[in-house]
Amino acid sequence: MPTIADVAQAAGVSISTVSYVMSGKRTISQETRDRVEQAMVDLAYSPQASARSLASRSTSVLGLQAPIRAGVDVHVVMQIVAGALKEARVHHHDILLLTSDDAAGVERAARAGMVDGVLILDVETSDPRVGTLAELSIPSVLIGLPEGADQLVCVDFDFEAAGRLAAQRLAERGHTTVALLGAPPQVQARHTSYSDRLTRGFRAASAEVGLTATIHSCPAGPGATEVVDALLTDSPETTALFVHNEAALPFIAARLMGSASPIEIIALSPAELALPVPGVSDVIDLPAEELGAAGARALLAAIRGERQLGAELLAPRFAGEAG
Amino acid sequence: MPTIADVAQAAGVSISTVSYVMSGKRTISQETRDRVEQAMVDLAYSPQASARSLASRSTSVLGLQAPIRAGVDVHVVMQIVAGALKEARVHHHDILLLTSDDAAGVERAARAGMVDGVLILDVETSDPRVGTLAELSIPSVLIGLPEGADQLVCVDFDFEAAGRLAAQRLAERGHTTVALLGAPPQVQARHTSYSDRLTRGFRAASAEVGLTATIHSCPAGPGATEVVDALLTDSPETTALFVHNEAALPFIAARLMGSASPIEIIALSPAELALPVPGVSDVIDLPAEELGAAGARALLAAIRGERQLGAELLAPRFAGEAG
DNA sequence: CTGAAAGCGCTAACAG
DNA sequence: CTGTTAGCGCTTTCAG
Repeated sequence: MPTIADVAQAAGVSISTVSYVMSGKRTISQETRDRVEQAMVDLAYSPQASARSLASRSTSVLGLQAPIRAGVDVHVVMQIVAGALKEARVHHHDILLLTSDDAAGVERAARAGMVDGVLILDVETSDPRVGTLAELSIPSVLIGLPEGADQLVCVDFDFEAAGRLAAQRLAERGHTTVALLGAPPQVQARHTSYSDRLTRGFRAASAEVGLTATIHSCPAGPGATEVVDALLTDSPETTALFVHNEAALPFIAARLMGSASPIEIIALSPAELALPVPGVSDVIDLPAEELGAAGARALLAAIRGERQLGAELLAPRFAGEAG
Repeated sequence: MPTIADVAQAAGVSISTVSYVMSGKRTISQETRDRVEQAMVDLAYSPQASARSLASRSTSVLGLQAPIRAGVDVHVVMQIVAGALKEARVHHHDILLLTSDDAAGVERAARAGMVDGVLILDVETSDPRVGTLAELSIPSVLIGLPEGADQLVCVDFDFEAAGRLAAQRLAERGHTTVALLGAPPQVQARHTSYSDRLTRGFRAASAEVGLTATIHSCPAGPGATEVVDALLTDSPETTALFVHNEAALPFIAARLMGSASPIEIIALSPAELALPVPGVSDVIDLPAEELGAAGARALLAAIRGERQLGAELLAPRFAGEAG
């Protein structure tokens, strides 16, 4: 493997000139630049990450702590990771994978200087990691909205606004009694905060627009149909459902297809998951990939020292409609 | 951040002694060792990855090229990644994420010396990456079984044996006419090789045990029911299904619940996905997490120079039965 | 059993 | 506009 010294020699310049050609941190005559670049190509040179990192005291690596395990929202996690990775690569950064299972992992990676910052997924309302993160010598960004969010950099989807948006849409459509079918009980129990925020927005806006709204949690899979049946029995005047549970949505929709009274369904879900489901009239997109990208952008900004503490919320919008 | 020099000074020894205490590469008196370890704890020392890597010419990082995108098998990919990550951590290694979308990514990471080896997922039968990998200066392991597998290190599930196992089980159960419901057409078109191998094993063993077997590909989701309907019309003598499509399985099972003639279903799927589906009598587990772990183990062995080229296949077994 | 010291390949002053 | 050089923090000979 050629080193920077080989390139310098081949181009007939000093080592520092080669370095400055790469970094662009000082002006180089076009002629010299050409010779150096030609030499780099000829030798198939690529700078060594560890040497660069040792000298510059910065890796070009972001840590990503994600819940890599079986679970309801694998799909969403994947998309967030995909978005973060793509955005990181655009800015010439790589991603080191850290799991939520390995609580000390983030600190370990930070202390070893393996990463310039960390992006944390799967944040809970009152998250024990929050304290540790503030102690870290490197910046961190959370995807989620825990308590104490103003002391951290957080990025999340605006679930509360999404709840409001859904209620408004249902009111516009002329409904008067509606129901929110939310996450499975286990998820709610984990207090990831988003179902609380969604419910709050939906409740508040329903009250404002004169909608009678009931709230239900709903298991994934076939079990969802039982919840629907119970709901239609208990409040038969319900004419519309707002479903925030992509794993239950197909079953709910299928159950209502055969129903005598027409019931409208709108959903909050990654658009490509909910749009194909027959019987769903409107979808508020959960922009998971964009969320990952926004998280990575915020982290990169924080690393550059250009990011203030506080939360940034992505505005909801209906799939297929202008934002 | 304290350096190795700080530790040496605090312990009253030389830098090299501290280094050797960490690496264990030469014998150190218990007394000295204790003093050094105490100093490390007192100073909360952690060695810096980039310096270590520059001097030792090895990172403790594995590259993982995974298809991080929306798709049918997100769940399986997640599990493989989880298994690889867990195994890597056990051996004090980290994982740098690389996407399949970024074809040059593996080479880039290798040339920059960011990783000691790469684990490649989502391998296709005739994979263009295979050539590039052989040129790499670092070892690589594929999870999958492409052409030319004997020139590489490959780890995969033994789909052919799984096909045979399924046919044998169905014959034991007294069936005479059976059907294989496989992956969606798009997946088959991608030639990831596993559906071919599964089919080959199923066909061969069926012939051996005198089973009449038909093969069908099957879309994920509700569309699967149509395939089942067509199948039951075309070959009404079919009494058992072997399903290799976890996304279609619940729909197939649901469709057959109401069927007049009892049809047995066995499945090839991650066990925890298929076992809860009512009406499925036996499940050949697709040990995705174990596959990821085996891949990581093989890669670590290759890095140590202890791994021969060639394929390693994980034997199939029924969930809940001894292997 | 332990120390001294020469790099590893790069960045970024400092010096022209 | 370009060159010289002192580190960055560690591993690993070479010398006791």
